[in-house]
Amino acid sequence: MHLTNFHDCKNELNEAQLRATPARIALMQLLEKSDKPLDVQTMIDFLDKKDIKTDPATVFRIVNMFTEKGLVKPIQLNEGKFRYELSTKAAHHHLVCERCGNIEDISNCNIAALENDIEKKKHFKVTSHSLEFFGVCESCQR
Amino acid sequence: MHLTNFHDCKNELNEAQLRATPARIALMQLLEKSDKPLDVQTMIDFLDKKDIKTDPATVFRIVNMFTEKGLVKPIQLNEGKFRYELSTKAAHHHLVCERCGNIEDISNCNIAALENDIEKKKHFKVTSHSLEFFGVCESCQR
DNA sequence: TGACAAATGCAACTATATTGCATATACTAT
DNA sequence: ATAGTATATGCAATATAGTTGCATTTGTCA
Repeated sequence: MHLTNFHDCKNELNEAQLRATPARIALMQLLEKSDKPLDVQTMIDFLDKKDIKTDPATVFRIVNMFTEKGLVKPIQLNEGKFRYELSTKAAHHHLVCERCGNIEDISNCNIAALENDIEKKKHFKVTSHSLEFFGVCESCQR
Repeated sequence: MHLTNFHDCKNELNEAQLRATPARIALMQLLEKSDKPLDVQTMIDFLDKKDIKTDPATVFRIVNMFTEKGLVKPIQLNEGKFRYELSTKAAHHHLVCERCGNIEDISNCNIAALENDIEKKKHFKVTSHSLEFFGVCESCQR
């Protein structure tokens, strides 16, 4: 499902029992378009550019609410802050360039076997995993 | 190599071109003993208990210096803060209990194949990866 | 359209982390 | 053993990320 238009985002929010406010709708659209997890500052800048008046406290509350309702997943990439990505996006991982800081999503992970192993051997109920690769991206190698 | 004694830790520090101060030696020992990555507050509490006078700024500087010299690796487990573990420890991953917050190290990971794949397909030079499993630990399931 | 629960804006506050600078200390050479 | 020097520390101020209380505004639904 694509949420890049206004009404899809409103529906998505209503289904999560959240009121469809301008800031929330715009942030859902932004997250849907984005090919990488976004931090709060990026969201604030985006709302400013769209002339949607807002406040950092509100944006922090929005991402927390989105997380609580399962709309997004928080993630930390050793930057000292959280990033958020839509949880509807297919399972994927991240390539984090240690030089330029760029983040790229990659998919087709197959660690289900590893998860099974852990559940059996460790009696730990795995609900999710987070896999990041750190290194140097193609353009930074030149 | 075991660094649980004073002189081993001193050597380890000197080899990294760092002066062996009481706080640094004690923290190396603590990290060596620990079976999970530690946050700065835990380090401060430890130094307090050992009557090693210190200051948060100093401990933050120590872990940054340790990171810079490659003695430790920083890691974030979606807690909003950094943890640190000795980089000499064998490659391993973490089981993070979402209920009690407990963290367990696990080893025997085999994602080298996945890394190779990424290097070939994405032309991304992988230097390290971080793999965490989130879920519910054995005792919290009861 | 009006009532009401939910969301926002603002300000104050907390936690985590960094920085400048004067003082103290570990290391080196003697 | 000691003095000299670069390094590390302590303290205070500051920065950044995130939270909370409360009065006001707004989205939703009857």
